[in-house]
Amino acid sequence: MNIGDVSARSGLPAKTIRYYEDIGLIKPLREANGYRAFREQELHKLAFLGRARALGFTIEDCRSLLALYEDKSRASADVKQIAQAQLDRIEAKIRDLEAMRETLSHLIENCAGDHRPDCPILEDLENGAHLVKASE
Amino acid sequence: MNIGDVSARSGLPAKTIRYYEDIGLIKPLREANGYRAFREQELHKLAFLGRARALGFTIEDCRSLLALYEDKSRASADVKQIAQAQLDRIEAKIRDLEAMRETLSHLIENCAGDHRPDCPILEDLENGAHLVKASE
DNA sequence: TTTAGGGGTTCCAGCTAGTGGAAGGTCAAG
DNA sequence: CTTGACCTTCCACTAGCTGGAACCCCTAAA
Repeated sequence: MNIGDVSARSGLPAKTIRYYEDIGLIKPLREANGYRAFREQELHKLAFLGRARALGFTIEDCRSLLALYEDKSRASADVKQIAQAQLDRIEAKIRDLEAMRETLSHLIENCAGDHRPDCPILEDLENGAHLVKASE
Repeated sequence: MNIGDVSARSGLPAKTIRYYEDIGLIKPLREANGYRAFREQELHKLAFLGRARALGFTIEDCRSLLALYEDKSRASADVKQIAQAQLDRIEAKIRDLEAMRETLSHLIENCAGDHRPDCPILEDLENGAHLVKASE
């Protein structure tokens, strides 16, 4: 299998696949002409990676997960721990974004959005500016 | 005011302040010894930037917002449009993260997390791998 | 006077996770 | 033989900083 086939079948761009080889996530063989020769094994791993990345795991998480995936005697607790850490990060991020959403949507609601210069959005940003600490 | 004072009063790291000067967001004067000489004006702008960045605006958004902030004849509609675009981005991101959270939390719930190798999390990632398209 | 410390300065490199593009080799079809 | 679709490597770039090296400046204490 050439990289184009693997790309089509895994859904990952060829560039990304080359990059994953670069950083050692996969190790495809080479044909005599220098082309990468992928086995089902690598295709499998790439799809695994695509799914894990879609769930927001970092590349380093993926490296660990892939190692556990290959290790048939792994403990599920190891996997669960990585997944739980990722879930925690996701939940923290959601909370951050929700706070931003609240602030922004209130500001937007209160902005006339017309030709006049009065704007509660800028006023709020400026308020940030007024929170500047006094020099002591 | 030296950079250390401005950093303390705005809450932004000195490195970040230098970076903001680098990319043209602020233009502090210079003292004879080469030190940056900040006026209240720049302190104000930096706090404005800190607030805007905390709300997730990109640097380029900040550049536009700062220009509008300085332009006393601006139309609030211009500001509102930038803020609305940002709100849309935030909401899209929240939706993405919530989908990830759902998937991950179900997987984690169903994983024993013990010494045994059976793990629904890896199975799901592997399922991604089974979604690989057949070569036609 | 020297020295120590705590400022400040510039510049270069690196982080994440790729993406874009140039320059060139390979292969099958017409 | 040429065209066009592949493939290769390598370098540069993205956002928004952050870390570190090497060096300058200023004050105060020994």
